[in-house]
Amino acid sequence: MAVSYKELKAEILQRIVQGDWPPGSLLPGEVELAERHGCARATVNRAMRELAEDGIVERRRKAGTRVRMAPVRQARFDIPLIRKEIEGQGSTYRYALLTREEQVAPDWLCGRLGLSGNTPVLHVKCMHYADNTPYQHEDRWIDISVLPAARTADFTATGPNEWLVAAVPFSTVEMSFRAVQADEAIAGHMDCTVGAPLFQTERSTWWEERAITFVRLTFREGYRMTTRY
Amino acid sequence: MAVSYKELKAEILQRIVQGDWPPGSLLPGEVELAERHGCARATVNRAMRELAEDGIVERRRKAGTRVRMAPVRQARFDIPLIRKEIEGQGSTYRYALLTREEQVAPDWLCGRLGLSGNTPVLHVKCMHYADNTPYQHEDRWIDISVLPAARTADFTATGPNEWLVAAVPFSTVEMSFRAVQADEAIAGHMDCTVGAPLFQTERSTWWEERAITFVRLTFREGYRMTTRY
DNA sequence: ACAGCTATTATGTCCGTAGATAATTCAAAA
DNA sequence: TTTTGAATTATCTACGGACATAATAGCTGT
Repeated sequence: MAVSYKELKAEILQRIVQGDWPPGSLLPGEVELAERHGCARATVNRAMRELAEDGIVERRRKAGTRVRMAPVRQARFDIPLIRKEIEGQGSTYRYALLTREEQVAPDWLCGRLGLSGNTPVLHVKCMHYADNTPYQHEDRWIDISVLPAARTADFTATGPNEWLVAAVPFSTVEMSFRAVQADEAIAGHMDCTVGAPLFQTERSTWWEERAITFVRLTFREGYRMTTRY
Repeated sequence: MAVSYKELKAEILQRIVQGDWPPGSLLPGEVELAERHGCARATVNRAMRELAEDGIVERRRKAGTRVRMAPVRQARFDIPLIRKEIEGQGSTYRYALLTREEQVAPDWLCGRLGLSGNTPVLHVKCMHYADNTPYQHEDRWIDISVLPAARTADFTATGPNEWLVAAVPFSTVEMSFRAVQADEAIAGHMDCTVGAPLFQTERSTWWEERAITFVRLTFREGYRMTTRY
């Protein structure tokens, strides 16, 4: 009669997908479920809380727990360190710094990150290779006023990505994906034809309301970013 | 002295990012932390569990809790119903069915989903428009042996996506993103030039080890998929 | 040296109780 | 009619105790 929170969670999910509790319907209260299954209310609570985290149900105090109308299906995926990703495929990783310069943040960057004008930034471009074939082009901007340490960091041996991951935390990230056409500069670095379709991600990172860095990663032709959950 | 699990979680995170507990280091045990903060072990447990879920620390029985070496930075984002996404932008959504046929699963699909040969599938192609301009092309395959209801479902008015989301749960999802070049067929539907770079996602879905559906979504030129977390 | 067993230990789960918190409802007051 | 203010109620969080589970560490006999 007594159930674990996992069993309970599975059972409730089961009944939801079977249609016993259709989308939008109100589930029994915690006390009732606890009695019915002969377990503590804390156990029911945990099962329900996880179902809510998974986006299956929606909970509101006093109002009770309802099955979500349109189950929010969320994808989760890890952002791997590029070096690990390449080594994980059994290839040899190589890194190369292309350019590095300090300058004033251009307008579009200020807009993206919410910077005021005249912010000094470090602009770094570099390449990541797998078995000496181009794998990823990294175009990064770091706010020096927030991260003065970046000025003295040496990016000739390891990329800014590795340095940042180790040195800096973040609170908010905005990430976007899209397809672009290789322009002449990128085509040169990536060893592909001009006009080739390339997968590109952009990531803006903040720590406590302050913008830290913006990075645009362009992947080799044919790259596929995959996640399982 | 006594703290809530949220305060505790914040405090531990604070110390980790400050460097008090560097990556790889062993954190104090639950009992010790509980005593030190004057709270119950269950409270510490919840704080630590959530930190583990967030990918900040790694927990193993007997071995204790360690700060992750390479903090697994996870991106999470919602998979929106295409209709909601379009309507959310203030545009008018329109759907159109292109083709619909039952056939035997081709080899590549069997491979992708782990199907045995000769599995009957429903193959549906359709388009989603925003303000009557092409927005997304959907190419979907549904295993009829698992979902016989799909056979009788009517996809002339609403897309298979909406039907599936409402009718079917899933346990495992594999998702991938990439950039492709528009071929002639797609270019016609998407109203773009042949060779244009298009963003494409592929999604395979399983429920309890059984493959349900595979879908390839191709977005309009210039589409950007964005998430914030 | 090595394989296998046992004791130890840190996390995982659960119980029963209790008070806090938030949101809804409904009635009284302006 | 509208606003204000309880009373109600379901979830949220916490406590301390208990047992379960898994994995390490160390011991033991071969």
